[in-house]
Amino acid sequence: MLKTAMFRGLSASDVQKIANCLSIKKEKFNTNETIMSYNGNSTRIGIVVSGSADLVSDSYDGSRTILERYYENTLFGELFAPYTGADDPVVIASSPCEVLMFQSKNLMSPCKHACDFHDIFLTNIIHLLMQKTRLQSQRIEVLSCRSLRAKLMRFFELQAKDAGSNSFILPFSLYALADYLCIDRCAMQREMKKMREDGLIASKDKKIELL
Amino acid sequence: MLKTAMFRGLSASDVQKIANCLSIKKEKFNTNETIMSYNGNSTRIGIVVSGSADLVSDSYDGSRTILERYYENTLFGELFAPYTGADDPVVIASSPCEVLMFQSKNLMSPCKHACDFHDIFLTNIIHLLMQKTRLQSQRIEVLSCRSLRAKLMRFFELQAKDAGSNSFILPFSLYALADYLCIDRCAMQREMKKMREDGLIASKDKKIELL
DNA sequence: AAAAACAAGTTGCATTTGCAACACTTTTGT
DNA sequence: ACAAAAGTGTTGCAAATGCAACTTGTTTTT
Repeated sequence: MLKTAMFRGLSASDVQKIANCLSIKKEKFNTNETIMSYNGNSTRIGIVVSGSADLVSDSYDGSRTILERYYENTLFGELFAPYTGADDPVVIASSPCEVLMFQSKNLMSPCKHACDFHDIFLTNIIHLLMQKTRLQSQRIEVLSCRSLRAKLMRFFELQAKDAGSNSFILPFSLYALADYLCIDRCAMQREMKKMREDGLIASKDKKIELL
Repeated sequence: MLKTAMFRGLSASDVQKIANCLSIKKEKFNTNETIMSYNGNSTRIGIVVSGSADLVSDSYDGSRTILERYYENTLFGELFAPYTGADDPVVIASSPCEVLMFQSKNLMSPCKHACDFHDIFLTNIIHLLMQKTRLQSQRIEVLSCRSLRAKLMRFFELQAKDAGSNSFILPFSLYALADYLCIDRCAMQREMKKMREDGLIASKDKKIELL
């Protein structure tokens, strides 16, 4: 049925039992479709199976902040991120994507007939949560840099590490990158220009190379 | 033996079994003592039982960044936060504190004699991890604000919410607050002065009131 | 095939912020 | 009890950054 890290090490029949037990539903979304709204009392948990999604918050002044970015096997839901701003953050598909969704209470108090595979499933969930905290830590690491240049360099270094190469393609547009780094796009591109002039990077459109 | 959310719902004897199974050790630290260094290959996991600790990164130029702040029942360890900067981040007690520590591999592949209480324990760990992601999300929410004033207001609002009152005492010094918000302390205090003048807040030392 | 929407790139100018250098008070250590 | 260290509060000035207003090129829509 469903190939995802959440079910790693479990047989098809075990997966089926768990899916029934937790009332897991699979849903598909197109780019820019709304997947979930964090309206203050949502208790659903989602996991991205394929594609990607962003948690975004739009301000009245038109600026958009990407609060979190969800890739394959990322857990998401308001329980993980109870933002308190005036505006309700929204999870939006940033590419066509499939997600599994279930109610958190089913995870927290699983059915009584505790079976062997429950341990495996819970351990899988722990792995995914640890992965999530790692990604959040990376985000914090980048945002904690004091200057535009430092933010960009830290982000580029992480991307290069993921790509296993000094050159890579940005995973989003320069507009979205500025939103992700919480900086002004024009200022960002000005700084990238300086970094090119200083011989730190080579870049053209979304292609970046660390020198 | 050990009162912590990690063992919620478990009998003393079950706790003892789990503590043996995972080789959990309890340690005490005084303020400013180093609890753990994230040196690139640390696989220990800690949990704060009492007191608090900070994950800090000191730059060559003398500035210190508080990457994360660990309160009671917060899980920590390099596995959760594989920072890649040149400097090794270090976990330091910010007040006298007690922590439990164990090797992560023991969590991920618990002993073979799978007992009832394993489910409870794993569910507790999941709760703690979710709590951790919530705190990280708050941090990201604050850091994603574009101006000093917005950062301060968002942080103050979160503190007021926690305190259940419009007035509260800051959980750390103004130096540390500036580090936590990743901004210059002097600029921060200048902005707080303006906020006082604008009638947004009243503040004196570490006491803040939202108006 | 034209029009519209989106993305990348650039620059001047005003504002915000960081840095440095202070004074003053409170806490800590011996 | 005294000295040292840490914390709070302030300000001028320089540098970094945001904002607004553009141009150009590339997709997407009609």
